[in-house]
Amino acid sequence: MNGKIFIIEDEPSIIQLVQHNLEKEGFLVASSTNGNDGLKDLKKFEPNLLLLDWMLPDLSGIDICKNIRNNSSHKNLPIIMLTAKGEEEDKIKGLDSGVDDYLTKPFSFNELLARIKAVLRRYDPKVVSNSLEFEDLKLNRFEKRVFRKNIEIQLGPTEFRLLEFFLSNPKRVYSRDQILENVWPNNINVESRTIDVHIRRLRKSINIDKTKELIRTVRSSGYSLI
Amino acid sequence: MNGKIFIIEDEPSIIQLVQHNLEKEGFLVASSTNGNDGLKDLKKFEPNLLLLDWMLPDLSGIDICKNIRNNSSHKNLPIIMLTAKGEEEDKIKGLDSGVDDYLTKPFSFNELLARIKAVLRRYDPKVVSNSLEFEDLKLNRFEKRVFRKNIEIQLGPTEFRLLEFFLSNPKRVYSRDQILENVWPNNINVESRTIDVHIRRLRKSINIDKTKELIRTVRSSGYSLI
DNA sequence: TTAATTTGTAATAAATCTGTAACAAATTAA
DNA sequence: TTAATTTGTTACAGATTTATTACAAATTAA
Repeated sequence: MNGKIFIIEDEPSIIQLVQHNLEKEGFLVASSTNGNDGLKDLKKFEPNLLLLDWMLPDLSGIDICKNIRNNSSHKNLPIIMLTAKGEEEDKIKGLDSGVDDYLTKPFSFNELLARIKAVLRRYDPKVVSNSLEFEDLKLNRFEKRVFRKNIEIQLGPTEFRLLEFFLSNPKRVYSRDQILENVWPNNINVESRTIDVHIRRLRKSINIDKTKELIRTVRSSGYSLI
Repeated sequence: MNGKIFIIEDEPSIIQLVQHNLEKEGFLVASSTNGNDGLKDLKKFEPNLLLLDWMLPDLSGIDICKNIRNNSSHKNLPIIMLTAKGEEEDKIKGLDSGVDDYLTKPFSFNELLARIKAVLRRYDPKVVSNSLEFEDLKLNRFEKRVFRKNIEIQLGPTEFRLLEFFLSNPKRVYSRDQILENVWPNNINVESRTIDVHIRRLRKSINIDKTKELIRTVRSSGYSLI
């Protein structure tokens, strides 16, 4: 796990507990004890998910939620709402709150973790798993290492991102345009033929001693991980 | 899913949210925030479905709807109307509006997706599913693979598109003109006899070891998938 | 700074696909 | 039956797409 989670919650004891356990799980965690600061810090932190308390000293959870959905650059940020029992559960359950899931206090950490993973899996599958595997190929995001048959392979940064992208959806064919969009930084223009060269480099690196070819060329369509 | 969806909606936040999620589902999405631009861009984009806001700054959704149904070359474009609560729901429900379905804001993305799929399944089934099957033949769009009796078959790009087209409507006979129009890129002119050659090539590829012929010749009419 | 690595592009080679023409075979009409 | 029409089959040249290589510019590390 290598996602970033932001917590807005006014009870320090809850923050402590949750933060500590999430960090043990490999998440990067930041938090705020009130809504206004939270909204500010959120933007800097760029989390993959927000844990949001329903009752805060300044803004209500629902206000923050609306604010995020409407104004900020985090329109699609997954949000899990934390509520005390009886706190208008029904309203939150409603589809219109813009919340992805909610949890009633007191909750167990494992319960929370399960919800977090479920939501992230839906939104942002790559965040949930730190290690991507396909056949005898292994890629570790944390450590930025790649192995084939347990033998470590050295890749350049672009080759690494390219392989990471293919591993996020093995077997699916991607056009050069799709590859460009997902692997290269935004607003950068490179010749579409350049991809061929990077594919060649990646192939050369991952096909060690007589292992089979893992990248398939699909003429007039693109490439896929077998 | 690989259809194209066009959105005409004046609230950028809704466009963002919907577009992002639809793209994650595999749709190609374009949008416009007003009616007049929308009508123009629509023609270039050639979508498989239109999401249309009921209240727009310039034209009303109903105007756009009428315009599409009467004047344009997209007479049969499926349309899903988005309305705010209370916005003359009854009028929209009426059959005469020319809308295929409608959704009241606020709505959840999953609800929207379900409606989209339902409408597309009705209109344009091939857009909705990645995998087309007929008897012992299987074609996967994402992976660009074809199997007969679970044995993979290699096809050239044109043969693949040709088979994809036949699979979208098995048993239906298509004339050479129809095949040309649907399988070849627009504005390309090829001899109609060329199709015979491609049919021959496709037949050769998919009829592996004594499996039965799957492409039927209908003399003076065209071809069909049995 | 210098050295090493990485990156994008262009050029050329190799592989594969495409459209057409020509003739054969099958079917229909006269 | 023969002639006319339609489809099947083949081969091939040209077109398109991808692979590979080399190199200079850019970036990063030492």
